[in-house]
Amino acid sequence: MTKQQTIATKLNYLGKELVDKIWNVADIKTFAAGTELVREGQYVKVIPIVLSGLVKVFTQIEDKELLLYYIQPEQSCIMSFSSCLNQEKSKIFALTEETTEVLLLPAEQVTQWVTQHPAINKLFYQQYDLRYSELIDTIHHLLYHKLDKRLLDYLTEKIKVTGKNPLKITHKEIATELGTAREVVSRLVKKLERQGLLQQHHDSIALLPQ
Amino acid sequence: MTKQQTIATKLNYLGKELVDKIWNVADIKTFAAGTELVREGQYVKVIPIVLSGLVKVFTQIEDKELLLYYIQPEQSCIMSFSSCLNQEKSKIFALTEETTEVLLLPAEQVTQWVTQHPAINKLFYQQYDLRYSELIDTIHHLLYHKLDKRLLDYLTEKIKVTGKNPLKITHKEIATELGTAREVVSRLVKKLERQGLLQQHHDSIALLPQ
DNA sequence: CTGCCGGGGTGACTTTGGTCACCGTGCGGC
DNA sequence: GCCGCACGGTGACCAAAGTCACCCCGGCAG
Repeated sequence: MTKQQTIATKLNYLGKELVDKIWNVADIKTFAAGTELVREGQYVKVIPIVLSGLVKVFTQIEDKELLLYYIQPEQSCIMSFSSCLNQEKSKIFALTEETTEVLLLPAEQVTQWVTQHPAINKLFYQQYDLRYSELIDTIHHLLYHKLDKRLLDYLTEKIKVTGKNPLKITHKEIATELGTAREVVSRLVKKLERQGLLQQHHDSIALLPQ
Repeated sequence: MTKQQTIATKLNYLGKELVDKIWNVADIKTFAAGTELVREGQYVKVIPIVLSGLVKVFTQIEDKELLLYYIQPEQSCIMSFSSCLNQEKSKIFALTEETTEVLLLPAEQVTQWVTQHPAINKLFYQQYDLRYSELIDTIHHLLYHKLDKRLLDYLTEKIKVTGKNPLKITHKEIATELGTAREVVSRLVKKLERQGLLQQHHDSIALLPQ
């Protein structure tokens, strides 16, 4: 199967006619890990659909940031979508975590498709719903969990999403994504290690089963 | 102008044909203040559009709750929408704050309209976008502001939304909506009063200009 | 070999906010 | 008039987490 065919299969539910139109105007681009795709305040003019790789979405005010969610393959960044339709500025940052391949749909086209090909709405509604849920989840974490629980959940999620179990990451990076300080992470990682929930190596952390 | 005409005017942008269909199947209901409209975990089968009054949306786990946002006239509760389309359970609670008049659209109808009358998508996209933004805002508040600032912002917002300046409210109620304890609110309200930002009366709080 | 630097560990201290206990006040019901 | 009750005020205390200062270790550039 060619790469195009693989992608076409994934988008099949949109209908052949629309998939054809997509091929006519869409771009496929590959971004290196660590590329900033969207920054807060920016107007966006393309709607990306992630084909492979991983994108993280976060907020940042001054030095403090917070991971909001990941965009995984076959998902889209709805902030871009609302940016386009309502001419809104982005409220979030998006950064590739790994080498990421993205299908880029030009905004004006998509706003037309919304009326001509109602099937595409399904994709967007699902995405909005997904992100809405994830934001509610994030709020629950902030509100109901102490940092040790949040840290553990963060690692679990990150391992799930990247598929790497001894996870290469520094305490500083964890601290940033959780919106806290390095020392705090060091202390808590130690604590979780003593509790037998994870294991630290020179430059990585492994979550232990159970 | 009759009430129906007033409502029709507000929905005008959906197109005459769709507005007619809406009249055929929609219900208008009035709920007393303090009525629970949606609870977490529930499947929802109607999509409400608030015509007058005010609905508050919040999360709750055990005793701790947090106000997420208000649904004001002409707005909808998108949780209901996603509940319908994707057969999802509600993740939030909704409660009328004042006597509230609501236009109720049956879910199955609306799922059809999404394809037959693409104009309706505009409404839903706007609503999703609005709520997404408000959740991001809520996260920012939790993450970047201390309680005194959050309290002040909460009061400002509540006064704006209800239009009542000496606002009738107890410390207990404020505490609940901010997810904190009564004593903490008492302390902070006192502090803000000493700072000349607000004034307490027997059973209400007035925000002072500036 | 030396010196620097990034990563991690740690103790001491502070701030914020949650909890507890207890009190005063005003009001409605009886 | 008296009781109970909801509301608000307050002091004492505690826990979580942020901050500061400083240390150790390992790798690597010179």
